[in-house]
Amino acid sequence: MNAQRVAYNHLKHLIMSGELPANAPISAEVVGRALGISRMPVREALLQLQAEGLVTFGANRRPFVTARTQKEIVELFEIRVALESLAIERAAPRITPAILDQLGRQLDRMEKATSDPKRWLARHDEFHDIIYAASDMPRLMDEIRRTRYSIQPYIFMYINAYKIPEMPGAEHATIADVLARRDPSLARSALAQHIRDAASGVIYFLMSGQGPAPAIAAPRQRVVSKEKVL
Amino acid sequence: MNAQRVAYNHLKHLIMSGELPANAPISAEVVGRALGISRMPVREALLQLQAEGLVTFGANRRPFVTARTQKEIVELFEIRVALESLAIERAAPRITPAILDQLGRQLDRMEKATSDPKRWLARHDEFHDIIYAASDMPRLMDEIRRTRYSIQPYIFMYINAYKIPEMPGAEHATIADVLARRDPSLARSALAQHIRDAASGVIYFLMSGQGPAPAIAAPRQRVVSKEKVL
DNA sequence: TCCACAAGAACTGTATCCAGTTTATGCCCC
DNA sequence: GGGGCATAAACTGGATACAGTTCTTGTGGA
Repeated sequence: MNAQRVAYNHLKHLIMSGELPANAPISAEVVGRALGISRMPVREALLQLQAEGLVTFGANRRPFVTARTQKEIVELFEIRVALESLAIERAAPRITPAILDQLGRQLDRMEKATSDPKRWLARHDEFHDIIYAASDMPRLMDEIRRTRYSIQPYIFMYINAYKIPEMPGAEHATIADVLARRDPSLARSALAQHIRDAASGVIYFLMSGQGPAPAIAAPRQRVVSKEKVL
Repeated sequence: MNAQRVAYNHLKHLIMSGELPANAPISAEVVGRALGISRMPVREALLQLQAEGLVTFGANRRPFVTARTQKEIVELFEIRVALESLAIERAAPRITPAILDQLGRQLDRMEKATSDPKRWLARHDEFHDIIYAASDMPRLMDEIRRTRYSIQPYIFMYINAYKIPEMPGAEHATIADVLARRDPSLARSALAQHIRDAASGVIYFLMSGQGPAPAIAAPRQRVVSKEKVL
C-alpha cells in the first residue's frame, strides 16, 4: 500500500467520522509526520479528497475540512434522491430471490449493530449498495457513493447524537418488501421517501443547535484551535 | 496562473476536443516538457482529471485517456437525465422574463455558431447552464458539469462528424418556450426527451463504426502509437 | 490602549533527485 | 526463425530542497 493511499484512507476516516470537524485546517506536513511519510503524498491525497467534496482549498490554497451549509446539505440529499431513485428503478426488475435473501441477512446485521452507530451506518450503506448493484450501473454507483461521502460526516453526527433513534430498520424492511414486487415506480417512491425522511432528521438535528453550530452557521476561513489540526 | 492549472487546462482541452483519443497514454514528463514545467504539477493535474473521469490510471499506475464503453456512455446519459431533470424542475418556477431574454439571446449565439462545432457546443452548454443556474443549486450544477465533461469527448466527435445535423436549436427553442410556462413537470419531460435524443444520436454514431471503434469495442491497456502521446 | 508596520515563522508550489518497478531491447539457445 | 531470459531504458512514487507567498508576532508610535 503506497503512502498516498495511506494518507487518503487516514484523512477520509478522520473526516467522515467527525474526528476532524468542519473547517479544521489540515497540515500536509503534520499529517505526513504522523504517518511517517512526507507531505507530497498527503498533498495528492488531499486533491482526491477535494474531488470527493470532503476537503476544500481556501483562497490561500490551504486545505481544510469542507463545511457544508444547511442549504448545501439539503441540496446534496436531493441529489441523492435523484441518483438513488434512478438506481433502484433500474434495480427493481432485476431483483432475484438470491438478492432478497442477501438483503434479509443484511437487515439482520444492521439489527445486531444498533448499539454501535459507526458499525450500523456501515451496514446500512452496504444494504443500499446491494440494491444499487442490482441496477448494473457501475458509473451511477460511483456517483452515488461520492455524493454519500460528502454528507457522511453530518449523517454520522446525527445518528451518533440520537443513538439510532426510530430507524431500527423497519423502514429498510419495507424497502426490501417493496423490491420483492419488482415494481420500479413503487420502489422509487419508497426509497425517495426513505431518503427524505433521513434528510429531515439530519437537517432538524443541525438546526436544533446540536451539531457544529458555528461551522454550519458561519463557515469561517480561519480557525482558532491549532491543536486538533492533524 | 500556477503550473498545475496550466497543465490541467491543457490536458482537459486536449481530451475533451478529442485531440488526445481514448486510451492514449499520457506521459507527465512529456507534457511537462511541452509546457516548460516539471512533471510534478502535471501529476497533480492528472489526479484531478481522474476525479472528473477524463483520465484513468492503469494497473501500472500509468495514466491514459479514459475509454468509455457504449454501455457506460448510455449510463452517463441516464445520470445526466436524472440530474438535469432535477435541476430544470427546480428552475422552472423560478424562471423570470430576464432569464427568458437571456435564453433567447443565447439561442441566437448558438445559431451564429452552427458552422463551428466546437463553438456551438460551448454555446449549447452555456444555454443549459443558464437554465440550471436558475435552480439555485450550485452543488447540483457541479455534479451536472462533471458528468457532462466525462462524455464531452464523445459528444464532440458526434457533432464534429455530422456537422451539427438536425439540432439547429429548434429543440432548444422548445425548451425555452416550455420554461416560459414555469411548469416543473412539463419542463422536466421536455428536457429528458432532449437529452435522450442527443444520447441516441451519439450512441448510434458510435455503433455505426464511426468514432473510436477499437477504443470503444476493445479498450486495451497498451497502445501502439508512441507519437501522439503528449 | 490600540493601530500600523516590519521581521520572522510557517506554508505552498515546484524542481530535482533517488529508489523501486515495469517495459523494452537484444542476445543466446533451441 | 522463434522463444526465453538478462540487461538496459523508461517510468512512477516519494523525499528533499528552495523560492515565493501568506500569516503571525512583537515592537514602536500615536
